[in-house]
Amino acid sequence: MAVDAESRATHDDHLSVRVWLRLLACTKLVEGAVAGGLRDAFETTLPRFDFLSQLERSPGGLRMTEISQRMMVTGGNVTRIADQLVAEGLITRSVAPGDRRASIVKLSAAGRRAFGEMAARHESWIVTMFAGLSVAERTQLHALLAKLKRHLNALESDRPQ
Amino acid sequence: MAVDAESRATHDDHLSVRVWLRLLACTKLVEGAVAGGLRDAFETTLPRFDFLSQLERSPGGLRMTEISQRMMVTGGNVTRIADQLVAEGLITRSVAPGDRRASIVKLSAAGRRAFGEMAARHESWIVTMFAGLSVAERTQLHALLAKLKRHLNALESDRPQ
DNA sequence: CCGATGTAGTTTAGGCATAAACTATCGACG
DNA sequence: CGTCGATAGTTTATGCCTAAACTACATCGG
Repeated sequence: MAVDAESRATHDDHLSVRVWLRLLACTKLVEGAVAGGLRDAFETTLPRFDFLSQLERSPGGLRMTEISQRMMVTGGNVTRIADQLVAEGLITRSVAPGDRRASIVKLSAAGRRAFGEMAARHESWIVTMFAGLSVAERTQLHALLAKLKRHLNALESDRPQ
Repeated sequence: MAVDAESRATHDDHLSVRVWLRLLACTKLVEGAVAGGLRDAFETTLPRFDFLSQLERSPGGLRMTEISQRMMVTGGNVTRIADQLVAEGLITRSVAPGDRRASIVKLSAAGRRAFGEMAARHESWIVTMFAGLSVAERTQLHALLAKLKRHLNALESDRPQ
């Protein structure tokens, strides 16, 4: 039986708040399961996996700032994670041509191999966890979240400063 | 223009993975905005707010373990947060009658007052952020997430051990 | 009554997150 | 050119998170 915050929402709470609590609960459940899987199967963490995943999508490599935006975290983080991944030999770091402030990180061969294994397992976990919804329902959820996200990004960019 | 991980998902990624990335992106956007608001308006944090929120729903007080389950965090956390809230005078801690291992935490009068102000602002932020969806859409999203959550909890409890 | 087992809570070690201060470099403008 | 504001990245201080070890207490079977 569920005992988390979302389950305890009372009837008079506003609809938006109830949706938010449910959204948060689902995200935490999935995130926790993925983090556990990565730890048990690969002794790695979600941020490290996410970092490699961004690089996989950009074969030419990425700047630190680009990675931090895509991971939705602040800059200090990617520095630390990049340090670890360089030490583990999964990525390489080089000075950006034409801008000595910037560095370009890229997957190494070992990194590409390691990420490939992780990504396959990761996808299978996600598929299992979302198998409770039909394809039509997943499509519907995808569309609703798209609309929500557009609105959130609009609020963000409208904000003074 | 959006540059986060979810926006970069490529066409051949599995539908479930795309839904998951979008779910995660939306949650992070809302969570970040709420955390920022609590910091700017009340100099507090989301976990502290969440802790008080659980107590508000349970006027008789709660055990530490109950709170950690409802907050979906491990026990070590609630010890630390409870310490802070006791120091700030927002909650009280007492030994549970009939079980000297357990403690019961309860909102103080000051805590109830402080939480009331925060909760009102919190709800207004959430309402603004979910105003991009119509009532029908929010209801639909609520239902889809309910189904997803049921499935996730079922997976969790089926797991060996 | 007593020892084995389980439960409530705390402590510790380590990772990720932020904000803010800092270094180095770039680029534009007088 | 040289200065000055912006940008790329790192460092630091602080807080939340987990897992695992630990203390104290409860409970149950013999």
